[in-house]
Amino acid sequence: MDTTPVPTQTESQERSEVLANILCEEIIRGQLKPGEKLSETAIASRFQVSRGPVREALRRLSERNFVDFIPNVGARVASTSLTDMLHLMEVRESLEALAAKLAAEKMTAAEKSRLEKLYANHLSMFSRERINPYFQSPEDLDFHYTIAKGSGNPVLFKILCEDLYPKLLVCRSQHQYIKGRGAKALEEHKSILAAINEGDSELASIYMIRHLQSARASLENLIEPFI
Amino acid sequence: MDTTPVPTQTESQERSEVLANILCEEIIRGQLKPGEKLSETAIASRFQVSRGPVREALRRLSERNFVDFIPNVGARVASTSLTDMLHLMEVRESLEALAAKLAAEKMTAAEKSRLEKLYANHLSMFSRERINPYFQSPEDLDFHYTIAKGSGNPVLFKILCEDLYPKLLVCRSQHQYIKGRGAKALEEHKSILAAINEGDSELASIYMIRHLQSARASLENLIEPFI
DNA sequence: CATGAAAAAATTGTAGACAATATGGATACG
DNA sequence: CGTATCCATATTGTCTACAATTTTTTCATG
Repeated sequence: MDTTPVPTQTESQERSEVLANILCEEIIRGQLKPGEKLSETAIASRFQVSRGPVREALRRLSERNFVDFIPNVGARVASTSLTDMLHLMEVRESLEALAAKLAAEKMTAAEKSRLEKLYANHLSMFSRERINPYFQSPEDLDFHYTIAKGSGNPVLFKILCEDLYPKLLVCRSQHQYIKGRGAKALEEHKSILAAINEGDSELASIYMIRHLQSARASLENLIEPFI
Repeated sequence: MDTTPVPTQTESQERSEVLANILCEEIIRGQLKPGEKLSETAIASRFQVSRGPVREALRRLSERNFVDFIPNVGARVASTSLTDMLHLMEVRESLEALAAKLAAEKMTAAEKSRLEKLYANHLSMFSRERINPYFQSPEDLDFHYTIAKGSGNPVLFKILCEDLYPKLLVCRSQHQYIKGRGAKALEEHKSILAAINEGDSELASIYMIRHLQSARASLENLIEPFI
């Protein structure tokens, strides 16, 4: 077991929150494998803290469904199946359609230009290095993240950016054979961007749905063979 | 302060979970007022437990956004504005449209008959006692709950039934002047039910959207005057 | 009387110890 | 050889005590 340095106690954050964030990050990165036992004492000694903060962190992660928790037994890294991911994508589709619609209606000029700049960056990145995994890469999520923010609906934003996206990242790290869709996704972003810029909420919503349906379709192709 | 009896330690549930449920319930029922301080020591002595389980319970509730939490200061009952509720309803609309669509496609015969029975019960209840607040009453939520379940998508179910509905109940208890829509809502349920029974996913989705839009509209009328 | 600083009280954060429960292995038995 | 039971071990659940921080009170000063 590696002895990780003591978590930097940033300002007035409590240890349990810092711990939760670190563990969450490690689950997303796949450093903690699905099903892996999260022993309280082990984590406590690893971070040089007592078990109290560790327990609180684990409860938090359990509430967010990053760990499965069984009373008197303990916590394990939640394992997410491809079927789970499909369900996530199904919900995501509906919510992002709403986000795109609202964004087209409500985004300020500043927000729109930020989104445009984002797209331009991705575009140039892609043309430089062709083999860019443009599917739930940080860049791709940035785009969707900005639209979610631009919806002006904090409930929507929270569900998408704090629940679904992280969960999707976990899925991705647990099934590394999910590949990006490259140029095609970039094209789709372009259409969405244009619709939002013109304030065409209906089109923005439709393009977003198509965009995510493509992603879901390639996921379904992945699952079919195993049925 | 009343001295509530010790929480019944049901089977193998840990105290912190029992506590979280009780507190959550009290927030929903409005017994704990928005903004009210949730002192760890006070809660601990009220339930005759130590502060450990109380802290864990509060962390859980904070993760679910039922309490606002400030490090080194403490937890307070989250207060939900009518604007918050509007955002909730906006998201709910999208998700329930999806739920209705999926339910129409996937509900089993047994589930359908259960839904029908539910509706019949509400109908007879309403005809007996006219002044039935049929808006987020337990009966109304039963209907929507069953459809969410019938969608066959656990992610969707969780967001609706464990996040949004409870939050809406909190809103309702914090703004008690939100009235039901009686007979009209019942009619709308009838249309949704029929579409689902016929497996017409498109219609089910549309009827559900209209149903919730009506509810949202009456909410918006409530807010407008205060702008 | 208002204002601000400093001390006192109260509350939260963490650590360590003990109790309750589950896990794993050894042994006895069919 | 497989199965069941019991015990030793390890892990989780909870409590008490103490440290750190915030809030309140007090009191001096302009």
